[in-house]
Amino acid sequence: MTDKPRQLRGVAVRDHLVDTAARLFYENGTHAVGVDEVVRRSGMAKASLYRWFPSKDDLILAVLQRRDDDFWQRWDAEAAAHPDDPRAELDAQLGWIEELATRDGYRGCAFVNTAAEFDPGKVDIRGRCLQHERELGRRLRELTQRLGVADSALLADQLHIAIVGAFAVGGIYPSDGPAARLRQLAHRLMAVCPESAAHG
Amino acid sequence: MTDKPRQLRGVAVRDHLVDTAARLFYENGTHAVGVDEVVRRSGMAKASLYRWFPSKDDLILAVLQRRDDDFWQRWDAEAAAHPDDPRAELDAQLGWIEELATRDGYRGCAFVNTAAEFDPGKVDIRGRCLQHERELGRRLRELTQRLGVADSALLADQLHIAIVGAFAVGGIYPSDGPAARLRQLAHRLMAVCPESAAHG
DNA sequence: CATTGACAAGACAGATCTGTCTCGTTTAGA
DNA sequence: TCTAAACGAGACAGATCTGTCTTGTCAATG
Repeated sequence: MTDKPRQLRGVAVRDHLVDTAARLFYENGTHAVGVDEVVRRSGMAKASLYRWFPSKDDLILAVLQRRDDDFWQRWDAEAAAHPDDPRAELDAQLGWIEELATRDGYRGCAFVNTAAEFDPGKVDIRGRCLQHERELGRRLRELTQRLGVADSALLADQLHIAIVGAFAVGGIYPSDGPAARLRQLAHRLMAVCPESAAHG
Repeated sequence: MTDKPRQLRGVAVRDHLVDTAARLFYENGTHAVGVDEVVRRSGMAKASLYRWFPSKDDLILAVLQRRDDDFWQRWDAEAAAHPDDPRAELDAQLGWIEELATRDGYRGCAFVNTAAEFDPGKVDIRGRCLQHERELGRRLRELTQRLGVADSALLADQLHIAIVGAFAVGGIYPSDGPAARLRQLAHRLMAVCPESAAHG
């Protein structure tokens, strides 16, 4: 998929480098993959990598940005499919998340994994991971508010824990594992969370 | 705490190296810490490290073993404090787990973090992390069975997701964050989980 | 067509990593 | 007390890492 194409120019080189690095970093760990391997596997030149990224850290940040974009693009697609039914949207969001977390070869949330590889002094990289997490919290709060439940902020936090937990256990267990219970978990949470407003 | 003592002999050297490595690996990431830094911070000699551990991977495995022992020692202590009250025991377990996950400087589950740093080819290290996770699942199933709920295996899986999720979000958020909702999450799960057997 | 800038390929430097080895010194036990 | 093993300190080798630089080629544009 991200193998060497004919001859790339301009920002296509950058995109291809980010694609290759994203896969390698995710599968092997950020520190375990050197820039030489990114260069070799992408078929690009080392000078091209350093033309687009001043340092490896900048490449890592670009990879996180790419993963962020992909994640929320998928999220927005599900949201658009259920414009006026927050309960159906939440179910759909949890559906693809559970499917992702239980997929073979899944290795956990890239942001949690990347944050774990860097000490707190790396504020740019760890801050970028925290930003993704805060955005997930923000979207969950917005969604639970639209659900009309009484304590939407509490439910949002609990769903947050559940989603990140499914990612984490899905990244460790080979294929089976508790991550397949994510949707059932959310349903149970909502079952004891009566709606405070009228329900159509 | 793990600073240089006077002069250690025998297995005390090994223990001190594991202590130092556990802290450094956890705070900075396994790959970000070289054996030279473990040697320097521990005050031990490099030859001593390689006398007790054939390679850095063996040191990593010993660190995981140490963390496993500490974790289940704490678990067993709480279990012993509530010998005949599984509901109180579960509450106590979730209590110290939530306190740990929301503690300042917490950086997530060491097993999840370590597994993320190694590709699937490292079966010994990743397998050791999976072993900890399976043991958590086993203990949760045993505990929910004693609770007497109808679908104890399902509840155990859901608690598993919640605990690992609290660890993961606690490792990313600075201090506030959704991890403080772990116990409330579990209480909600159990509220819709009526006991199937008689209840004293 | 000619020019210019981006590209692939890879040598190179300096730092850092893992792992081995040497060399005194210290400690435990005969 | 004497000896042998374990220890701290650190040099050393070979591999690997990040980042720079050179060289020749190719593609887009005037």
